[in-house]
Parts: sequence; C-alpha cells; structure tokens
Amino acid sequence: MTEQPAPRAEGAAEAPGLSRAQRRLRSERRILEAARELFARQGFERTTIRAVAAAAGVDPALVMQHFGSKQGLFTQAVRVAVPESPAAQARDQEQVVDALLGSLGLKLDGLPASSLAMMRSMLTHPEAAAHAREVLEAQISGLAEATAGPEARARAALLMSITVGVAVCHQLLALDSLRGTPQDRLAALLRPALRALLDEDPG
Amino acid sequence: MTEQPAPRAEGAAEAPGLSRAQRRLRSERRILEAARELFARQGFERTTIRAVAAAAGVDPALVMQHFGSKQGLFTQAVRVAVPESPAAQARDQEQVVDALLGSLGLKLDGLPASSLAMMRSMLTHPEAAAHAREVLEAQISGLAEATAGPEARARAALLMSITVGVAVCHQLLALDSLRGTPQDRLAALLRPALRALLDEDPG
DNA sequence: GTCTATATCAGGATAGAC
DNA sequence: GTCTATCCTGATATAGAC
Repeated sequence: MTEQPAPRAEGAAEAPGLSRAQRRLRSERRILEAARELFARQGFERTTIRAVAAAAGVDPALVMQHFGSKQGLFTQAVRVAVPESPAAQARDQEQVVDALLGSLGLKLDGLPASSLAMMRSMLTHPEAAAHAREVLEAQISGLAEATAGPEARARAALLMSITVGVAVCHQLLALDSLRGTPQDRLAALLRPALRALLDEDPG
Repeated sequence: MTEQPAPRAEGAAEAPGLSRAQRRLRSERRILEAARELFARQGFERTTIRAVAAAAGVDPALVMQHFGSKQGLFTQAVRVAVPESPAAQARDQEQVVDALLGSLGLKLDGLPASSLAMMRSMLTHPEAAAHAREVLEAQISGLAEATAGPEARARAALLMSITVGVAVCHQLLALDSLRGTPQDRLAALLRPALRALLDEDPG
C-alpha cells in the first residue's frame, strides 16, 4: 500500500497506486461485467473473446489468462447464487402468487445480466441449457411443495413455464405488445391466471 | 421418361430414371429436411453446412449451389405458411381457449421441424428473432380482436407468452417435470389459467 | 447437376517478451 | 500482470472439372 509502484506495465497507467492483486481483481471484474453484457445481448456463439476484451478495455490474451477458455469465461459469467424458489417460504397460495409475480417483476425490469446471459443461450448452448434446466427444476420442486392438490409438480412446472415465457417474450424477444404495457398492469392481468393454476381443480 | 439415361454423374446411381429437374427437386427436399432437423436441434450457429450435407447424403457444395449461403438455407428452412392466429375464427372466449390449447397441443407434440428451427434460434439469431416477433405479433393481433374487455392486446400478448413459455420449456428445454405429464393433463391444468386471462377483470 | 479442390477468413488458443 | 505476435482449427464460400 505504501510503496511507490513503478509503472512497469502499460496498463498500469490507468490505475496508479493499486497493488497487482487489486489490479487483477479489477480486471477480472471488468471482464466479467463486459462478458455478461455481451453474452446477454448476443448469446454464447456470437460473442467473441476479442469483443469482450475490447468492451472491457483489456487485451484479449488477458481474458484467456484469467478464465482459461471462452467456456470458462461463460461459466463464470453466468454463475450466480442459485435463485431460491419463488415460493421459498410462502404460507398460503396467495403468497405463492405474490412470490411468482415478484420474481417476474424482477425479470421484467431488473433481471441481472448473468441471468439474462444464461437465458439468452439456454436454447442453443448445451451447458447453458443444462444450467437452465437445473435452476428451473429446483424452482419447480420448491413450488410444488407449496402447491396443494393433485398434480402439484405439473402445476408448478406450468407456473415456471409461464414465467419463462413472459420473461423470454418481454426481455429477450422484446415484443412490442408486452413492452407497451407497464409491468404492474401485466402483473395484475397475470395474477388471476396464476391463481387459477394453483387452485385445486377437478381436471 | 422413356429414354435411357446415361449414368453421367455419380449421384445419379441412386436415382435412376429421374430427370435432372426431378433429381434437383429431390435433392433440395432432402437438404431442406435435414437442415430443418439440425437447425431445430442445434440452432443456427452450431449447425454446419457440412453436417447438413452429410445428413442429406449430398455434397456440401451442392447445398451452396441450391441455397446460396447458410443464411439462405436457414431462411428457406424456417419459411412456412405463417400460422394463422390461434383464434382465427373463434366466436366466443371458450373457443379461443380451445384454439390456444389446440395450437399448444400441436406444439407439445407435432410441431413441425421448421417451427422448432425458428424457435430454437430466436434468442440468438437476429433474423430468427425478427421472424419470431413478426409471427407472434400477428397472432397477438388476431387474438386481441377475439378478446373482449380492456387491455385486450396486453392480455393477448400474455396468452401468447404463456404458449411460448410452455413450448420452450417442453419442446426445447425438455423439462422433465413437463415431459412427465401427458399433454392432455397439461392442457386441462392450463385451461383455467387461459380462461382467467380472457375474463374481463377489474385490474 | 454433382463433386474435388481450394481460397479465405474468423476466432480460439498459445508462447514468450517485457 | 499485461501485451505482441502467431499458430491452428473449422467453416463458409468459390472455381472449375466431369
């Protein structure tokens, strides 16, 4: 901290007074941030290491140095705390609906780039697909426990499917018909539908 | 037809007695079929001309000859009769629900490879995304006309989003929790939810 | 009409200087 | 720790023989 670092590397020019470890961390963060954004926008295949490096303002080789491979970068970029089931500690069905709408509310606006990156590639990248399946099945399990009545798992799966569909159409496809409606209205319209799926119903 | 064709080209060995035009059409069909299947399974980027040619039993150069480029091949492969809105001529809301479930019933089982190919790439391939948006917005418009009450378009958009979500989770992600349930059960469970979205409801 | 051969290029990955 | 230079693979696309 107190020693005067000699400007060895060119890149150091922008970050005076930082230790190597600090600079390394800073680089990693910037790379990850740029990667998440590009992966989220273009998906895995169309995103190049070079583009990520450019966006992060670092050298392409540095990206490899830190993450080993493009796949490694992707894995790190989409790894997040596995989102708890939307109905983690819901006590009645109305709370389950609230939880679902809440998680969707998130998805309609402030969904983190890492999640978007995962979703963007989940249909075309095998590892992203596996990740998505894992997360979704976990959420379905949690939801099924909070769902009374017969065929709880199927209902839960359909509830998550609805969530996925709305998120995909709104966030990834950016359908005008969805974008043109404020999310609280969407939530209000969706609520009875979710409720109906949770209701016990003689199929 | 009556003339004895001399075996000029090697490929002709498999198809004796066919005119050039006929053989050309046959090749195109086989290529398109193989392309649809591969695009549907792997998406645009991971599908190679070589793989399509191999699957179709023809030479890679032939694919280029017929379709000009990989993009051209994709465009042809996903071009289908634009599916009419699920609620084309529904007279009451229950028929709209039926139409939706019907189109979803299709999606759960017999969705054509061309549609799957389009869906598989709609999140990562710009042209597929544009195509998907176009089709979906058209279906939303049709649906909105058949939907009474306020915010008809938003409701219609949500209905289509649900359809997309279920199709994606079932067909493309192959979620076990959905796969484990027969589609008529899924339809039965989904029905009240769709109904709820169509009901006029004081938001 | 179909195939062989190849031009051309993009992008991931590596080696090594500093 | 960061950058330069480069290798190498895989894939699209083309030219031309048959």
